[in-house]
Amino acid sequence: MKKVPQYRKLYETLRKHIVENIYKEGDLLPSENELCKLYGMTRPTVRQSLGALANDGYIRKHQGKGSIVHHLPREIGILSVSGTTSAVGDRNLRTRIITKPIIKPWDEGFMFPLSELEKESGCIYMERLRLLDGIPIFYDISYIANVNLPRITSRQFEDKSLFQILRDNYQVEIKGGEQRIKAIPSSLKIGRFLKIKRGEPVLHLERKMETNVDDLFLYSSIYCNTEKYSIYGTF
Amino acid sequence: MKKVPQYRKLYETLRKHIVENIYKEGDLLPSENELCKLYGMTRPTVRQSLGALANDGYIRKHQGKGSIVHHLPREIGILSVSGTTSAVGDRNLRTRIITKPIIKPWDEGFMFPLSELEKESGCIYMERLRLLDGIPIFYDISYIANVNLPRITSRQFEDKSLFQILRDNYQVEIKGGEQRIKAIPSSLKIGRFLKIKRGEPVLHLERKMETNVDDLFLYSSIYCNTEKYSIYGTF
DNA sequence: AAATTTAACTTGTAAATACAAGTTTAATAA
DNA sequence: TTATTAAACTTGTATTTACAAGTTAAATTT
Repeated sequence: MKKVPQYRKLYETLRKHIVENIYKEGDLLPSENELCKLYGMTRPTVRQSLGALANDGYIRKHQGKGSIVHHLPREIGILSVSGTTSAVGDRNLRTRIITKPIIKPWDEGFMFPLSELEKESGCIYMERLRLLDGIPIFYDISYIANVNLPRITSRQFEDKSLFQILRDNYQVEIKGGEQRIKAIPSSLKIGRFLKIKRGEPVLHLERKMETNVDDLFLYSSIYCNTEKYSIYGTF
Repeated sequence: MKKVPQYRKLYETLRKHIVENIYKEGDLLPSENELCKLYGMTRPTVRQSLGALANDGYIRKHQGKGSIVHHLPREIGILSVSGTTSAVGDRNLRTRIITKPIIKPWDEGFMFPLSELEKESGCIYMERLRLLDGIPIFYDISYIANVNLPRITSRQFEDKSLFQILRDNYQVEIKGGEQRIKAIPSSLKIGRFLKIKRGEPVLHLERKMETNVDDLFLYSSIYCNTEKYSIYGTF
């Protein structure tokens, strides 16, 4: 078992309290010194937790005042890595597999430059469709370099986040990444999946995600129907 | 004059070195202890600088290895607040005013909920077009609550960032914000400004930005032609 | 009563120190 | 030579202490 640092525990605790509406929007969190006493840690440690919460948009800090709970996004929080599912809240998000994970060579002219190691190992490819309240929202094509992920193609991906499987079975954690965003006209194929007409605007995200495993990156190309829902993010 | 903290100075120094390619992509920064000696500060302070740089996507940190310079985005970094202009690098970004700042009441059904104070004071409204190498990329509609910003409507906005004017003349700093992103079909009006056909996909951003001044928010509705350039961001 | 000052909070910055944990390199042993 | 071990790095986590700076509310003065 991996040891979870103290500041991370407090982060998770407070985050849980916020998303479960125990601390409501606009509420003042206990002061840093109070949190120190409550959880038996020192102020720098508490500050590390609060800093992370502020960074992730859960709170806002005000010098001399305190930390105020920020309102929860009602929209789909795909811009942040952590907890796509939880960010959608109590809505019904389901995942449907279009193409089960298969191993194949990388596409010519892949959207991101690849290392030699990645090129040699080939890629694990899968297509998924994610539906919110029955409406198809994301058409998601994932690419992972085929390194150190034994038997991944035989796993069940229904209703489970790819991130979750990588975390639970391979101890892979997403650390950060980069992305490009465009508005493009829907192709026939994409339109079929997202139930929209050809030529209608679709949001296209190209993402490269870094992990705690060196040289292991996740790539995904996401087509998003933003007719009804927006993509939401804080900064 | 406001005092700039030490960690901020080191942040700016290193950031400058990175964007000026003195530290190149993939380079290892001096170790934390070396930076301590070089700049005469302690490790927590140095770490605060590096943490901010990592957070802003300039470096990546690796335990046991060091801090590695991350490649610079070639795309347009509008997703991050700081330095839209600088993020574009050496390209020619120009701003053209479509509607000079005027004071008017808020639109009915404004994209974000407004406080009573904001509603009463009315809003400063302006429209701008931003061109990259002569090609119109952003059509930007800005809204600011009309509080404590004397004579702002008479200022020159050509070739100057709105953020810069607020910072230089009113000591207003952007602290963070939230945004929604959509892909929408271009209207006739937007198409005229962005030189694209009606119905072509456009990226639409609705942003609310928080400042160091309480109750002062900036709002903007940005229409973006992503045909040639993508919007880029790290997370 | 109203304005001002003071005190008691809050978060922000910074130092000095210690040990844990991951990475690399050099020394050692098989 | 090859494999292993140990040492010397690196960043990560955590404590303790101190003062600066912004905010609020109570006490004081006018």
